Amino acid sequence: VPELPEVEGYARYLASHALDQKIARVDLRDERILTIPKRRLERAVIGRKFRSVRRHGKHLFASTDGETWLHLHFGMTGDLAYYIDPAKEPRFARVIFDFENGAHLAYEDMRLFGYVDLVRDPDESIRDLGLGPDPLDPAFGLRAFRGLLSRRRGAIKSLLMSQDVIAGLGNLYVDEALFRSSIHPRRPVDGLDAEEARTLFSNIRRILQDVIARHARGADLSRRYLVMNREEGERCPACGGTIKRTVVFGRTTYYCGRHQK
DNA sequence: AATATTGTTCAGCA
DNA sequence: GTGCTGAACAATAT
Repeated sequence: VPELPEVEGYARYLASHALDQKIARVDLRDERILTIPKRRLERAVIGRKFRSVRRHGKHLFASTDGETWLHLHFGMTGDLAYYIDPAKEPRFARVIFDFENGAHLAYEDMRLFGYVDLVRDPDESIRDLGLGPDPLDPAFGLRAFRGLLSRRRGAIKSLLMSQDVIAGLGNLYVDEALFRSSIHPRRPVDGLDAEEARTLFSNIRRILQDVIARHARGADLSRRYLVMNREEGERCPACGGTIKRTVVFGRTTYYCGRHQK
């Protein structure tokens, strides 16, 4: 599931493969993926080139040499593929940008929960979407994180999942951060002490950066990650306790019944 | 054939 | 009104 680290991977992938090549045509395979009319997408990209890439949370923006940015959200099953040989086309390609040089950039999304959009300006779009700060933004520090936690009362997992509070964490990495921080997903936010808030903040960053780095190397995640042990009854890779399963904020949640308090 | 998944929207409660 | 939780919904492979 594309959360912040995966979308960061897509952003780097697009930046290293698909920039500065003239787009000859747009091959739209399923209109349902568009938030805008087909004609507008074509007008915005045909004859132009992608120039730069930005990411905020789970959202990706690619500038064109025109007035607009391509805006991608990946839902649950979204991905990008750059290829020359048409046989490499992903099975669930929804939009394919055909470059003049014969290469292709496909946006694929089996379950269609993502979307392909156009915006005038990423910052304006981030505001319109109501997104909170990106946890890897260098300007986002412990102070700002503590500010997000203050005057809140719900379950910590619900808060971290809310994109309008902090943008980019999803079900898996929220569970991971709480696991690493020994915090139970249902703990009320106002019950966390200063030390726990600090630990949680640094673990969120550490986990996201580690996953990004491992993805970049094509490496697997550590077996010590909860993500690798998401099954009820499994042994906790940290303390040997038992992994429990429950539902928080409408999402399947795994945690260690022994060390997450 | 039930299940899993995300983000959005709505209903309900304190 | 605000903040929060839970349910329903979209789509589709397994």
